[in-house]
Amino acid sequence: MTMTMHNPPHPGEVLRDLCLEPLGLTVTDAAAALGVSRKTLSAIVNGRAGISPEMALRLSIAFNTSPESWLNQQSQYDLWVARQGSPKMKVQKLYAA
Amino acid sequence: MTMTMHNPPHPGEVLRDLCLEPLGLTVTDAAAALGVSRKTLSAIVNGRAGISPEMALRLSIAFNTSPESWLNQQSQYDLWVARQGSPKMKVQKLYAA
DNA sequence: TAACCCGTAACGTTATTGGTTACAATATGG
DNA sequence: CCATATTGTAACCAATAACGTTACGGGTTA
Repeated sequence: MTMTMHNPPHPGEVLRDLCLEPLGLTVTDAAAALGVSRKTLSAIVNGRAGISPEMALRLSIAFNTSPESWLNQQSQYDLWVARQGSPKMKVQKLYAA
Repeated sequence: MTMTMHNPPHPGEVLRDLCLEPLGLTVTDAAAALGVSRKTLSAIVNGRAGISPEMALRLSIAFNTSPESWLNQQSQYDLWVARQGSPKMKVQKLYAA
């Protein structure tokens, strides 16, 4: 609400809103629990870094979720970004050949 | 039934078996149609490179598929690799806190 | 004031994606 | 048999991403 809404939300936004804030977790504490640096988690929750496969595993362990859910969110976001970035790519259809 | 988990196939394997071979497409021709270099496509179909979001878009256009299907396959593969690489990560559970 | 949290800049390392060019091996067709 | 096509791959390049440490300034709060 407060931030710019993207069509697919950045996974870091979901992480902050649905995981950190409900538990009253600080970025510093969550980073320590996840076993990553404070900078790394900060970049994620501020939308400047994506969820890597290994990070998805860490999140799944820490928050009792599925790693697939995090990577799927990331894929949706990446796909949205890719579509914005290259509105017209030169690709020939091959299924009618 | 299966104690031995089959590793998820590399998306490049699927690409070769389900897209290139059925249509009799060479790597050279498919690369040209996709608008990428021959090396790039060769690396993918030989399992030495992943499907990037932009490549998923190209494949979806060329083969009339969904880009999500390609990225989901890639996620499954990446997740499997990540699990193999780090069998035990130091991550603290936060959902019971 | 002191302690804490946060964002972020400034360095580094490592890995991946993508390109071009070039070469050798193996087809395949005339 | 020979010419061409196809393929994998190596050697270079650049850009980007993830992750780390260290350090700084701004904000909040006890």
